[in-house]
Amino acid sequence: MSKENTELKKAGLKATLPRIRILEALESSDHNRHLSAEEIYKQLINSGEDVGLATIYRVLTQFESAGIVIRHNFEEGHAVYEITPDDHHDHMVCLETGNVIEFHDEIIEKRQDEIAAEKGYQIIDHSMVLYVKPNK
Amino acid sequence: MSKENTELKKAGLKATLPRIRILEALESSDHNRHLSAEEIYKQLINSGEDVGLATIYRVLTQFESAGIVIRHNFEEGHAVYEITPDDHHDHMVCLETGNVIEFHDEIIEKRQDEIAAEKGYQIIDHSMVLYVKPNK
DNA sequence: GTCCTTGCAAAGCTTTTGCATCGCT
DNA sequence: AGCGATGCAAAAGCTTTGCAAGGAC
Repeated sequence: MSKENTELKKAGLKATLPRIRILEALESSDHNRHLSAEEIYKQLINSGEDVGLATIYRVLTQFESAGIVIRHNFEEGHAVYEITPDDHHDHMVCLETGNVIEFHDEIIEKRQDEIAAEKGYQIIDHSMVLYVKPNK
Repeated sequence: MSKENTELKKAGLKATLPRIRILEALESSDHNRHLSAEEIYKQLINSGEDVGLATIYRVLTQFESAGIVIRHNFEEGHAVYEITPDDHHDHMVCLETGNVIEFHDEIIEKRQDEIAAEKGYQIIDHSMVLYVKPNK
């Protein structure tokens, strides 16, 4: 039984072909880890799969509920998805090279919790992106 | 000459009625300073203004280019706009009520600079949004 | 066999655009 | 008067949904 198959079962989802293919597409894109529904769709069609765009959206929504993927709403006009990383991290984007540096900082994480608590809230999720340039 | 009128001229925009009304709507919403195009539209219609939704969108886009407003893409399915604040702050969005709470924290700001510096970068801009729920 | 899943098409929503008219300067 | 701005309606782009057919267990 494949790795994808197991992952789906674990999430309580039937291991159907479209789901396996979508999971594979997301896992194999090591370099550009953030894919849109449209990108996944085109990739599968080009691979000869017979799949509908609606299915991609439905499956991605299920994956998100199951915690398999994370959905990002960058300012691009469409959502992108990435396999949920094992370790939480935030992103630093270099405005000159486009490089994405991942980082994790406990001081900030802790402070965020404190700030939310001060206002009477608890954090469900957060997004933090630093836009940077190299030091000369 | 009104304050809004001056602000528009300074941005190189003709001081038309719709623009003035939109600016007023944004400035007068002290409490919930983050308005969507639709909210501004309804507000103006209810005030008896004869305005089109398309105009709201066009004007907001112009305002953003002129630096008069900042556009935020929170995870709500629509963009919200706020008058460009004099002082920097970040946002906390309540997932239950849609409320937006502003906050500013020096510890986090300082830490962000340090993290960027550690990697050999300097921060040009950043976005941080905490998605929260009320504590029971 | 049963129930979940899929593909297709149509609908929904937010946002943008074409165009004739209107209004600021 | 001139030219940008507006309102309306239609279109565009992303995403969701209804439904009948197909597939997993």
